[in-house]
Amino acid sequence: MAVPTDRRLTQRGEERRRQLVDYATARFAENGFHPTSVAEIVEGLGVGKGVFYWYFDSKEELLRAILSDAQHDLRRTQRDAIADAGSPTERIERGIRASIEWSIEHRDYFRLFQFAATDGRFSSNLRTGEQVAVRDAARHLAEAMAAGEIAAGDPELLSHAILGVHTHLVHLVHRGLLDPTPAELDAAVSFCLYGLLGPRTKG
Amino acid sequence: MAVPTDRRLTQRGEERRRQLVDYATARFAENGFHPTSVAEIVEGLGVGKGVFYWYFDSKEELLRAILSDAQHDLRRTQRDAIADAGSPTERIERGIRASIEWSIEHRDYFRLFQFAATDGRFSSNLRTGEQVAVRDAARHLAEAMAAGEIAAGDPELLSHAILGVHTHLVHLVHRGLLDPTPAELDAAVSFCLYGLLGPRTKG
DNA sequence: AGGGTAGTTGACTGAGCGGTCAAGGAACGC
DNA sequence: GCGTTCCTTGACCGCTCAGTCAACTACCCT
Repeated sequence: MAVPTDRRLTQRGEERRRQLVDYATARFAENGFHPTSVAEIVEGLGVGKGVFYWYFDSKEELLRAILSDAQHDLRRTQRDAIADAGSPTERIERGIRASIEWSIEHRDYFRLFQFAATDGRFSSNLRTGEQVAVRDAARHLAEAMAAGEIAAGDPELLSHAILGVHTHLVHLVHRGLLDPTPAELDAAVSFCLYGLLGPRTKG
Repeated sequence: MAVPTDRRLTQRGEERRRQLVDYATARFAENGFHPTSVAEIVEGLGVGKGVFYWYFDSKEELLRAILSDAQHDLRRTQRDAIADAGSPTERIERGIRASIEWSIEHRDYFRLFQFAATDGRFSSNLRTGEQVAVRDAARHLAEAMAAGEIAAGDPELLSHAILGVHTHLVHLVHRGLLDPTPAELDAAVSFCLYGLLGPRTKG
């Protein structure tokens, strides 16, 4: 009945699970979570329905697994991006760029994040990850403030503001309303950085 | 079968329709569009199922009507807010503030916008309204640029960036992670304005 | 009063849903 | 070859869903 969390999968099993996750990710992102049925997923892969329930307890659990995978992937990408940055400000800028690029590349994940944020059944799964990322960014902002690189302010609030810009612009790119050219990305990053910079006596 | 678009409603009819719209808005926002059934709506109001289909062709059409109402309300609020502003920059600032305040006040509408943006069946309904609002804001930005009040840049891109900040911060307020105090709003508006201001030789 | 229209009822339909399960096949260690 | 575990099948279950409709009531106009 319940799928044990520690089930040992053979290679065949791993591959099948991957297929399910990948195909479901694409369908959920394209057609929406609720409108996509389990029947549609297994039929799309040409397998029996029991296969689905061999690997997952429910459709909900599958989405949670997808979201978790995506969050870990994003986080790893961010960590790698800021690893060899010198100053706090540089870490912030690289973090912003890496997040935007990842979100553009992983369109399906991004859409699922957007959906999950609107559904009480899944939004809690996002919060932890978002909180970690925001706290992280806020730490860099606080350092930059201490170093006098940017204006003083609430680091978490500003992190969220940046996240808002990032999210919305990626949305535009996915909708085809914005070409993700270096110039456009620079403009977005610049908006954020000058927003952080705040009032200055000299620039 | 189909509800005529020009059906004459008596006062009683208008009130019933209002009840349906209001109750459905609350349920859709709270529980999600797909998980909320027509049965749940009519039972919540203590009426028969036929009532629903007397006023609306489908659950989808009802959501579309709600979204349309909400967009018109927001737009009216924005227009009123910037009516008596002197400079382009002041119009921008008042527009931002009015949008944030409206979104905080109309939590249900805001959540439905968020959901609709993730669902291909409804996102087209939002686009027109968003485009109008963005074009409008972009016009003020262009004027401000021409007047030398802010740095040159792509007005539409910057409008979207502001919209992104607005959206994300309102989200935070609704999640209880941010108190919408004047100071917090000022910080958000300031982030946007300095982002717009961009590089300056003097401030 | 009476006739028309606006509004209402709730049982009903047919389809589709998420999820189950007994049975059977494939891979692997022995 | 044989037993065990891993995996797969697809008919099936109970239920809920969006949407229908014939019969009915409330209201308004004359």
